[in-house]
Amino acid sequence: MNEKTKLWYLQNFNLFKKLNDSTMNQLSKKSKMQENKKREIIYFPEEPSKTIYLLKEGMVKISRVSEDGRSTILGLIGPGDIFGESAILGQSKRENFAEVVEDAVICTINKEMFQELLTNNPELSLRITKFIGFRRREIEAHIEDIVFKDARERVVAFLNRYIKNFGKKLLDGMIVRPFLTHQEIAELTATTRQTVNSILNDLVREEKIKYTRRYLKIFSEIV
Amino acid sequence: MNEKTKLWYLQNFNLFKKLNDSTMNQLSKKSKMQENKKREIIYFPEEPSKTIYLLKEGMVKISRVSEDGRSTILGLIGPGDIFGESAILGQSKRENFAEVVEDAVICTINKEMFQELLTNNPELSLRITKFIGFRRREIEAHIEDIVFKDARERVVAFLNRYIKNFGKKLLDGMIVRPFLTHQEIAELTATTRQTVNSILNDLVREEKIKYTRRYLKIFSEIV
DNA sequence: CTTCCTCTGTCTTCTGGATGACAGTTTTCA
DNA sequence: TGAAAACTGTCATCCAGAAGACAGAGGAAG
Repeated sequence: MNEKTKLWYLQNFNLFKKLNDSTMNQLSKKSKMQENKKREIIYFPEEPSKTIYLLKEGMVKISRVSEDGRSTILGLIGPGDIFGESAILGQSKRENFAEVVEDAVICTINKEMFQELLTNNPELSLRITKFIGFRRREIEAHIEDIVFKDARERVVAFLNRYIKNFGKKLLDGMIVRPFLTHQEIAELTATTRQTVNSILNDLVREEKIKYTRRYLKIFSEIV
Repeated sequence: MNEKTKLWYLQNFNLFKKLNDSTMNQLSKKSKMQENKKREIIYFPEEPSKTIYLLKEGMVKISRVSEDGRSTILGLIGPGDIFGESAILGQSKRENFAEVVEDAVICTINKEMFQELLTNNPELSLRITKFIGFRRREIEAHIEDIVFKDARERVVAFLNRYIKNFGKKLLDGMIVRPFLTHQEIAELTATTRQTVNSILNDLVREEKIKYTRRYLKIFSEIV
């Protein structure tokens, strides 16, 4: 991939939009581009945290696995998001998995280089700080969901969030592709495959959503 | 002592230690001191986030309340910790409650002043960044607990953590005071008062802990 | 096209722990 | 010091949803 394309990609990141040219050039020089297929793992727990990732295309999930092999998804990363940012938050080893859910184009930057960039760019630094705060609030909201909501409410809340973040508007609602597997939705909402299946089909019967393995369509915000 | 606890202690003691005198003087000039009694609320949700708090003495809990009035505790703040730091993470309004659990002495700093201090003190800035990363990891671990562990495991994990963070060593185990109410433990571990009560009494019968309303004593790490 | 593997749909069984109720105990503070 | 408030202990009831099992459908890859 040539230098020009990389710069173009970078400019389209929310986080990097409207930064001055010199910063952008530095960033582009210091970063690398890579492509990853579905099911590839970007990083594993226990691996040293020395890289920050910027997702250009595709989707990545951040998850944890318990000793007995069950797994829970902490968050989904979409185009324009960064991940692995705990490397700059003093984490020396990764504690989570980052796995590609949909074929991805990823831009990687060494932690030290990124840090250097931050110290020289107060504007970028501020944005990253806010981004980290935003993530933190998302995680706290996730706890609130798990504690206060029942399985159906959690799945519904997830669908609404998912389609808002990743979907696009249609005349009669919104659509998002790809859709996730029931297992993945279960891991995102702290429930089981079977429960997700039955909730989803209830929603279809209530004519609130429509889905196949490829896409999800929501007619309006589900209550 | 495991990795997490050690880190915890380091954070506590090092956040402001060995900063140069001028920084410390600035800090002390710009901050105010206040005392708060048990059950007082330091901040409410929806309140503007314009202050950072530093707990000198006592204990504070950070919690969320659902629409129907149930509440969950996101974390406990002990002496040497800061809280309300989401003010510097771009949060304009508070989303949580901060309530005094044990009579507290609190040092408050205006967000802008704190920010100024940070820009002039890379060393302090780095420490805060790491502290925020540490908090983040704690919250993620909390999710893991809620999702993977059953009620007893969560309560036991909490007791171990609580006594490590706030207790002191004895010849035959560790002790911590004050102890929390069963209700509070329930909110910390996403369960109910009655369940906590029965788990605690099981642990007493198994001779793993001993407690009154004032203190908790653990004979060794509970499995 | 066909084989293989992953994902979905559904049913049945089972249990952890929520919930409510109430009596007894400890703490608070007027 | 005495009444009110807050907390603990226990029991009986109930159900959301986990867990297992298996047949059928869809998709990928040769």
